[in-house]
Amino acid sequence: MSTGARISATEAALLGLLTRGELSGYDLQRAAESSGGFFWAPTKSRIYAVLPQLAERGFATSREVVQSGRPNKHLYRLTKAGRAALQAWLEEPPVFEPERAPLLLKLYFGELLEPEVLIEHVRRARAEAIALKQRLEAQPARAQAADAFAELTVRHGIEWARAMIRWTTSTEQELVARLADNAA
Amino acid sequence: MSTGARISATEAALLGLLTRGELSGYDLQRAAESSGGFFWAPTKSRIYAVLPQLAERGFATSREVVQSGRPNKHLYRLTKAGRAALQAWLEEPPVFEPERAPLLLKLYFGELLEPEVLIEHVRRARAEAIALKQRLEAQPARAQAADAFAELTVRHGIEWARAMIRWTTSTEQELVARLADNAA
DNA sequence: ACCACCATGTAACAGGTTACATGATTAA
DNA sequence: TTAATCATGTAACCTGTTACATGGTGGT
Repeated sequence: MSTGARISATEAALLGLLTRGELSGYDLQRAAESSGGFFWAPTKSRIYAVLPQLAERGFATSREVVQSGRPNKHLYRLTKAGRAALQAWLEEPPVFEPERAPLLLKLYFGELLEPEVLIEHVRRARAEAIALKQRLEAQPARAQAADAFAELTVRHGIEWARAMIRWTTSTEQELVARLADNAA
Repeated sequence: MSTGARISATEAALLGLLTRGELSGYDLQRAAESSGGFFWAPTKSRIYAVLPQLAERGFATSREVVQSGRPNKHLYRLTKAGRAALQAWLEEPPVFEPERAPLLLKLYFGELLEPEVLIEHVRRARAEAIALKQRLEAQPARAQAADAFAELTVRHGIEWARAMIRWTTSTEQELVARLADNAA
């Protein structure tokens, strides 16, 4: 009867993936990378650190699978307590926070920087946003058929990329215009 | 002649603010909160932890101002080495990373959640995005006149909020439609 | 012959939050 | 008299990254 044990987002992500079956740390890392990788990607070492803690707290059970020629595998399975903790996390209203990107900080202190360097930063961001958008738009069928919710997160990525492209485009123009003005 | 001492984004933000003059930890916190607060906001305790480190590393000097009736003030001033470290940080190409919002994780595991709860999460995010957009749009004159670079970061916030509004709107519609389908 | 995949982890460090602790001044 | 402002910090904790360490299997 553990009433209210809070879990972190990373823990929730792992427990969430465990609803799909018994998985090892290795499996979990790959699952996180491939499926939701673009919006949540815990590192290997974090995963291996967190899993035993989840087991200790009763949110998952682990069993060791003996193997030959490679380290034994630890398979984790979600418990009822784990499922409840996950549920509680999912129901918590998520915190809303605007972005904190280093690029914004550099731009904010733009007067300390040579305009060309700043423009280069913005151009780079724009190029990466375009690449991201194309990558996300290039995988429609799989996500749509298999999992409608995953598709919604992909759309978020696309909208985000679109916003970045718009903003970087107009920002670049403004900076270039300013540069020309100063030269004149 | 410290050639290449790397600094973190928070350190860069503080050094950047120090280019405007001699400031105390208290001043810096308020400056961070008010001016760039929506895209970078270190906590008080972090600031007070970082400042002495900056002084130790030679990036700032500090002098104590004796006061009566309240703790003595420590005023920090940027050094040449600090200015150089800041410059190096500003010139580093910033890392590009798509957002990692807890909302996306909750949505990704949407099938584990009652649709109404999920819809409520999305609605809430939408409301907050609308509020943010209005807040940012409501301060045109000050930013534009005083600091064109600050204005560009504000525009980023507006574009971001706009993207969030679009995405939450369509997502909400989709979830509601799905809910209706299941009921039928 | 070489590389990717499977499979685990540890150690050191970096970055950041929350709560605690103190206390005078000044304006409403 | 109540709250905000000024002004500092410590302690405990949580989260996360990077680098190190090992080594067989299976495909090209």
